Amino acid sequence: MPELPEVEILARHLRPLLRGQTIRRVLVRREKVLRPTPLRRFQKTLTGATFTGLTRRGKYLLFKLKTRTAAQPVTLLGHLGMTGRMFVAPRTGSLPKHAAVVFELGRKRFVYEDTRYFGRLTLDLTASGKLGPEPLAADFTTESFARELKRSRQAVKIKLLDQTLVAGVGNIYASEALFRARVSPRLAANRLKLDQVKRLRRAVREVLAGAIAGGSTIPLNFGAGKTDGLFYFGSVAGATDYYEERLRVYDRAGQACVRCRGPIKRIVQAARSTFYCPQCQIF
DNA sequence: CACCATGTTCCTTG
DNA sequence: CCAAGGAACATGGT
Repeated sequence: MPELPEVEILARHLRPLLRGQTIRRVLVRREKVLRPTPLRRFQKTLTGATFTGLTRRGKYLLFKLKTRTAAQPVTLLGHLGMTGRMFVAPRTGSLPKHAAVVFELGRKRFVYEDTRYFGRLTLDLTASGKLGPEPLAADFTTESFARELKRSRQAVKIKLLDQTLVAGVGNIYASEALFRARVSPRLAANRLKLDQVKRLRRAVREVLAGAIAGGSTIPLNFGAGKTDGLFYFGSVAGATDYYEERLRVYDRAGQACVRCRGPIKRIVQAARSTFYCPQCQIF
């Protein structure tokens, strides 16, 4: 699932399903995803609590709950890691193999499953406090972005993955944004010209907003365990050719660039794949 | 068997 | 303090 657009779509999907639902029982099948919250505190705090709201910050989900006992509302922090999913389903039926946490609601249940268990569901909010600006919000300005980029000699692709610089960009959309901005992923962050910074900021926003808009039109089918590759590898409904494919460079090594027809290249930066067009993206 | 994978954090070395 | 590289976490797909 998980970069900002997928998390945003998930938040919109879950929000109306969870609002007003009370947790009857908390089943934890993989204690490590709660870290660092102790199992007992997690269960004690959330049993009997009612979901009142759900927001997103970067790639994090923030569930607001009103507990039965205490006055203050509680925030539950979720992160999907690489392979996490969340869905609401009838309480009957079998759980997925890697269901990590299950909240029993009335006749439904809310399931967090995660094949690799890199994600988290926790009462510790520390991680979300270290995030940079929301890329789609007003405080992600050219000025602040340029100022932060100036502070580093690291390759700009690596900086885009730094969640304290801007929150929510992951490995796929980092390559996509750099391609649309025509900026080389290898360029040192502090060497970007102002117009490159402007194009990159705009590209980040467009790529993320476009993915939210495109993904939102495709019906979600969580729980069945099959359809979430659609965000990355599916075609746009009604697309007539590859120009309308959602991803223009990611996972397209060797394929023709949609702008210049030259081959897309794959390189490795900070142990992650980067895809780009060496012709179009100026070093 | 090999290598790859949408993420984050920790560790070491310089 | 920072940068860079590597490994760890854990499982599955090709």
